[in-house]
Amino acid sequence: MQKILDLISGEMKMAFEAAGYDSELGRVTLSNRPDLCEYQCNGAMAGAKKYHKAPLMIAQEVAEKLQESEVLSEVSAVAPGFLNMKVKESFVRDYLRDMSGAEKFGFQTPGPKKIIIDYGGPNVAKPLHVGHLRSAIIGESIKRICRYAGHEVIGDIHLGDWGLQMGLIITELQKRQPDLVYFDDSYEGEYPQEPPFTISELEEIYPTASARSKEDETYKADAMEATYRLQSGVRGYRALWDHIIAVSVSDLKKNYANLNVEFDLWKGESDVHDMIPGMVEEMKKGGYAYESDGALVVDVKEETDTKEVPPCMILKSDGASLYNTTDLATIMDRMENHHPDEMIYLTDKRQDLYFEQVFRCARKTKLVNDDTELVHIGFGTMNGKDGKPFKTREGGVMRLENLISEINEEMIRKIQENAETKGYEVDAAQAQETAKIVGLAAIKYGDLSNQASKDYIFDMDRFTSFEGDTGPYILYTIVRIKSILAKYEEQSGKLTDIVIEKATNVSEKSLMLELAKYNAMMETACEEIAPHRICAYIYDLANAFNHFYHETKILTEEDADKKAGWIALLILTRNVLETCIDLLGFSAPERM
RNA sequence: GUGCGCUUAGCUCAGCUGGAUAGAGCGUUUGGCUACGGACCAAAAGGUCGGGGGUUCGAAUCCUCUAGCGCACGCCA
Repeated sequence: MQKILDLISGEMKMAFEAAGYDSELGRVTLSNRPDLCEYQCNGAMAGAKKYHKAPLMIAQEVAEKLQESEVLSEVSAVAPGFLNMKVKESFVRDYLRDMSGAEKFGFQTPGPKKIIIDYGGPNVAKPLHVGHLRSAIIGESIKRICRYAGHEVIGDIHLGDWGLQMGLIITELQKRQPDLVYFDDSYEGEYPQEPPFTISELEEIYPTASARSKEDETYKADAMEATYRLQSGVRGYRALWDHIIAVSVSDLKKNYANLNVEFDLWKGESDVHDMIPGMVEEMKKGGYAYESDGALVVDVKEETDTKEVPPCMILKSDGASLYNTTDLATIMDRMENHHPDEMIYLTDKRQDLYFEQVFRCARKTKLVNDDTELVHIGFGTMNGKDGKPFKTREGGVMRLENLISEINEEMIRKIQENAETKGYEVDAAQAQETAKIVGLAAIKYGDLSNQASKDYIFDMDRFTSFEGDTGPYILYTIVRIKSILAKYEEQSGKLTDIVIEKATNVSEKSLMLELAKYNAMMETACEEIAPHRICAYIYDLANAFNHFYHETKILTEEDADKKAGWIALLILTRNVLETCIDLLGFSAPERM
């Protein structure tokens, strides 16, 4: 379906041409003076110079050509040369009828491309903390948006499962339980199925080991030795590592499921370990990699650079691989196994330069095709109310689980409070379930409604509020619509075979025009990979609906066709809202 | 030092790619409850868009200089 702005622009362009002017001047935009008109065109002013004519005269000539339009009503030329217009009710009605019947409400998908999106990025054996929240939330939404846009999308969690951290855990484990068979090099039998630790033990072991390694040189040396032994494939170490991964991954899956986040691939750094020597060899042979200060690097600076871009390091001076190495090998792996057209990485924006280096290196060394798109989306920091990185009251790093349960408690409190003031009973289990859904919406909407690249302030009170620009407000609107639809059905009305009618008042038309913006908004959101565009839209749409609702008694309307038309409008509104929140990664309850 | 980003109402943020009177939410003030769900709605007050200069009919938006803050700049990830 064409965008409504394009249809209106089409009318305007014809008029410009009919009046003897360049049709390109006829581009129509939304009005920024809603008190005067619904749409405007500023082409007359832009064309004044070219045609040596007063802009107002041009505007008047064009306006005259539009008096018989099927689309526009009230076209007027206003000083200094604005063309103001409204659209006909019948035009909007037809547009929304088409929209209701069209797949994806008439949004024309730009796809398909094959895209791999790399987000989440947790480390095994470490609990998720608030730092992982944005990557998960934004990444999940972007994945869904790209999929909606018709692309084939693979989400990869890209686990941190290989470096020194693994050696640290193994070392600490050996100190605590030296008698485990895994540490007996002469052992040749099967290793136990059961892991020798639980997830909570694991989560405690790592920080302990990490702290000790910073104080104790020999401890650190042990950990490095353990890392080396693991990476060279010592049986017992590998078996232990398998346990660590298994225990950790099952816990991660649970946690991400709570966030409504799902990955298609659970690949990690370890998966590409065996590819590294070959890749490095190729880079040397190709003449790209050379030795500098003992390390192996690839130059990635370009003529056009305005800044210094340091070389991309492939191997450390001790010959060990580093993050760059595994990232490059991962790119190679993905190209070989999935042949993506595009790879999108979601990390903290502080890694901007780093990814610039890696991408250039991948391109230069031909790991990717010339037309393979490599995109880094860097997001800002989640800060506390003091504007500094989010911490617990004690000043530590807040675990994701704790953050979520705090939100949930707040939600349960609000639900119960509301029930009390309204004087009805809430089922405790029901309240729990609802709180979980609404709480997740609060967190996600609070995050996604900001531009991803900016830092933002996590304000529990604000995000969990049911008023204003919040997730709960959006859900409330959806629930309200559902409630009305359910009542209509009870009154024996059917929700099928009804169609949208012409608007009969201003708030109804506003709602309709807001709905009509859908495909243009979605196009922008997809192009810019910008979930916050969707948030802004559904907030406007929810407001438009609530205005309409406030002025219109729907269920008591006596004119059955009129009532059915409104119901059809509500159905479309609900469908659009629910589609949008699904792209944001949350859902609405039946009641709240 | 070099580069990148940010700066819009008391607070938190938008601003549709250069248009009319810069918009929301929260907070403040005021009005509306026999509730199709008031977790709502309506209205008011509140801004020299960090500052200077430029481009043009027209700038929060483009260019330039500048201030403040944040971040990044080969053996961390």
